[in-house]
Formats: sequence, structure tokens, C-alpha cells
Amino acid sequence: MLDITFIRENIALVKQGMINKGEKNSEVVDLVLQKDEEWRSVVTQLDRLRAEGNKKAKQIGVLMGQGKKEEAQKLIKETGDNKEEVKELEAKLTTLQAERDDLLYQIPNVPDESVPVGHTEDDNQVFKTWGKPAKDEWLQPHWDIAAEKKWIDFDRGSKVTGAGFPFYVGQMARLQRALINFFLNEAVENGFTEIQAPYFVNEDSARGTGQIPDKEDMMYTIPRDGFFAIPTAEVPVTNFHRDEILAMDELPIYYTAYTPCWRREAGSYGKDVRGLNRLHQFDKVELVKFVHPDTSDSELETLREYAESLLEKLNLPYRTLLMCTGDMGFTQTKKYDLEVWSPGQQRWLEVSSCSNFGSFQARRMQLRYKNEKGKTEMVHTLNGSGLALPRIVASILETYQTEAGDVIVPEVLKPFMGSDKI
RNA sequence: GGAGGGAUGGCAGAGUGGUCGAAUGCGGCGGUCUUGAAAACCGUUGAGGCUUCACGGUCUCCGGGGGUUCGAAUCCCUCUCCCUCCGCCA
Repeated sequence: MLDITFIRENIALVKQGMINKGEKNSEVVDLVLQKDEEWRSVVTQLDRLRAEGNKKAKQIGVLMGQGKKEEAQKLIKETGDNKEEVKELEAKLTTLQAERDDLLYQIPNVPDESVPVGHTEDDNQVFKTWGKPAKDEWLQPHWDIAAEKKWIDFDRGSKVTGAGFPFYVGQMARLQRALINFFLNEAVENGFTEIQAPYFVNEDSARGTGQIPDKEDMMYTIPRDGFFAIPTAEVPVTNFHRDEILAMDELPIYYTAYTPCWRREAGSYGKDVRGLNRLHQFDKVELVKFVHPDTSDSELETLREYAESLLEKLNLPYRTLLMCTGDMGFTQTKKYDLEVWSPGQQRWLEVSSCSNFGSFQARRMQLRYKNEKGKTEMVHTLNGSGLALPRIVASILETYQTEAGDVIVPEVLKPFMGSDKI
């Protein structure tokens, strides 16, 4: 969420940000300010009353200590009416605060000024392209290759769990393990600390990174225990430092974590869900950064460059998109998407999303640091995929297939695969 | 799953109804001393809100939530987490 003081001082900016992100109800900005004013006036009233009550209670204490019971009794009688009023105001304050926060949660993060204004994916800017997308006639989509070699078993996955939960068999399972190892090793060599995280999180964590209330429907739930199956490692890893105040010399902090990810993906259909394009369970190596506010802009660029380097090492053609305001999401100030080329489908597939959240997540999580002057301030958080596996697997199968029907192992994965062919 | 014991400031650890937001020690920061450092000594040192140009004033927070009371870190209820023992177990 945004800082209410920031909103108060930047009304036009926040509203314009909402409009640019495609949020229609920018009048919530006015509503939240109105609520906030009401809230503050009640706080002032309540504080004054409580101060009075505290003073009397203290006096009573002193009198009791001196054994002046009658005088104390007299004072006790006086406190009665005050009490009722305090209770009333407290209830009012709680309500106002809930209403204010509710509105506050509806206001998205303000896009960075370098982000192109636009409404649909057509307005995203191609920031970079790398490699030459293969276009040969004979190229097959990965689902045909995988079926032929019995590498991925979608049918048994459906039987055992449901659609979108495939089995990976034999060399395909090994290829996934190879990718996970490759990605983790690379991340660690680039200064990220490896973390193994819980696969379920509680409600506070889901709220901390903004899945609740914004994207609640994307997650699988374990109602009996109040847990959510993580849709990305971002959730547990970013919440790792929730409710903490970090020392400035601890920053920046870089983490990487491999986890499975679960997403309900309600409403998806058609070519988007074919093969490995969109699954309910998939594997991903995630990257998370906690940084000083002054550095988050440059940290986003190095995060993007790192993610790009993985695709380059795998020798997979890709392009990087700078997402426009309308296509970037609620919590981000700026976001890049990396899309790998799928020769068998002749289309781009998103394999990484690198985002700067500014202090938006940190404020929800009360994740702060002590700055130069000893004042506590919100840190900035960033994250990116490094990388998501299924579409990489798809792209490898399609890119590294030969006309003879083999699939060659990418050079950097050979040490992990123990063979030249899959 | 059963029985019992806990949760206090960065850490350790007092505090069982009344000037307690909290003793004391350690750590941190500043200073004195020193060529420098250490030791010693002195001072300082939680977070957040409201208000104020500022000085300041004031409120809230002793795991979370609720209650009793004029007054709660202290009493009651409840939840969560941790520890010990038993059971089960990868």
C-alpha cells in the first residue's frame, strides 16, 4: 500500500497513476483522504479524553498510596462518564481505520515515470531482442516431441490430480532437475543467498506481498489450517523479513529460492494452456532483492540483466518487454517481462518477470531499515524469475530438436545431464 | 495427539494491580582520559500515531485478540508460537 502522507501530498500523481494503470475508480483517492481526515479528528479527540482519564487514574493512585481513601473514592466516581465516551470513540476509530485501510488497499502503486503509458499488451515496448528466432517448417511443438518420447505424461497427471499437473518422466525429469541446479548455481555465483522456503504460507504473508486482497483467487487454499499454497516463492521469501527493522549495512540483501508454484489459473483456455504453456503446478527459481530506496532503479536493471544472461547461456532467443502502465500490475512501479522464443509454436512465451515494488510491499509488511540519520524507513523490494521452468523446457525441446528427431542438450546443462542428447 | 512450563526493549533478565515504557547487566552510540587503542568513568540508546513552523505536548504498544478495573506487563478468557515429557513418525 501507499503511504497516506504521500497520497495527501501527491493527490494528482496518485490519481493519474491509477488512471494510467487502468483503474477506473480514482475517486477512492478522495474517499481515502476524507476518511483519513475523519480518522485523525477522532484520534485527537480520543487522545485528549484518554489523557484526562490517565491523569485521574494517576491521582487516584497517589491518594491511595497516601491512605486518603475518601478523596480517592470521590475521584473514582468522576471517571465514570468519561469511560463511556472513550469506548464509543474507540469503536468509531476502529471502524474508521478499517474503512480507511480498505480504501488504501484499493490504490495501486504509482508507475515510475520511465514506464510507457498504455492500456493493453500492445502498448508494451520491446526493450531488447536477442538471438534469431527459428522459423523452419519442420519444427514441432514441444507437446508432440514430449508425447512421442513419452517424456511428459499429461493424461496420468490428469488421472492422479487434474489437468495442469503433468508427470515428467525419465530424461525430462532429469532435465528439470538440471535446470533447477543450473539456475540456483548461477544465482549463488552472482551473489544471491540460496533459501529453501515453506510451500504454504499464512494469511499475513499472502497479504504482505499483495496476493490478498488483490489476487486471492489465483491461490490454492488449505482452509482447515488457514494456509495458501504459494503461487511463487516471492511470497515466503519476501515475507522472510516481514515486521523487521534491518540495519543499513545489511542492505542490499539478495535471495534465491527454488520452489514449485501453484496457481489456479481460473478462466484460462485455448492455446494458452496447451502443453507446458500454462500449468497449475510448475517449478521456478525465484530471485528477491531487499534494497536501499536510492538504489532500487538500478537494482531492477541488474536483476533484468541477470535474468537475460540465463537465456543467453542457454542460447535461447528471447526478447525483453518494458511493460506499459496498463499491463504491469497493481503493486509494481516498473516491470520487465522476458519472453523466450518457442519455435514449435512460433510465438513468444513469458519466462521471467522482473519487478520493482518500491516501498509498496515493504509498507504492507512493515519491513524497514535504519537510514543514515538513524530514522526508520521502508526498504524497497524487487523480484524476478530466474527462471520459470516449463516454458524454458518447452523452448529447449523445440529449439534444440533436430530434423532427425533428436533433442540436443544445451551446452551449459551437459554437466548436469550426463549426456549430449536428452 | 496427551500432560506441564513459558513468551518483557538488539540480547540476557527483573518486575504479580497504582508516578513502569519498564530495574539491572551486556551490546550500540557520543564524550572524558590517551600519541592511538584498550581499560575506566560520564552521558545516551525501542517502535508507531496524532498535534506543532519549531520547542514541545499527548496517545498506543511488555507474543496476538478480547475482558475485569478509576488504573493491567501484572488478574480472567481465547488464539498463536516456543520449551520439557509421553505417544506417533519421514
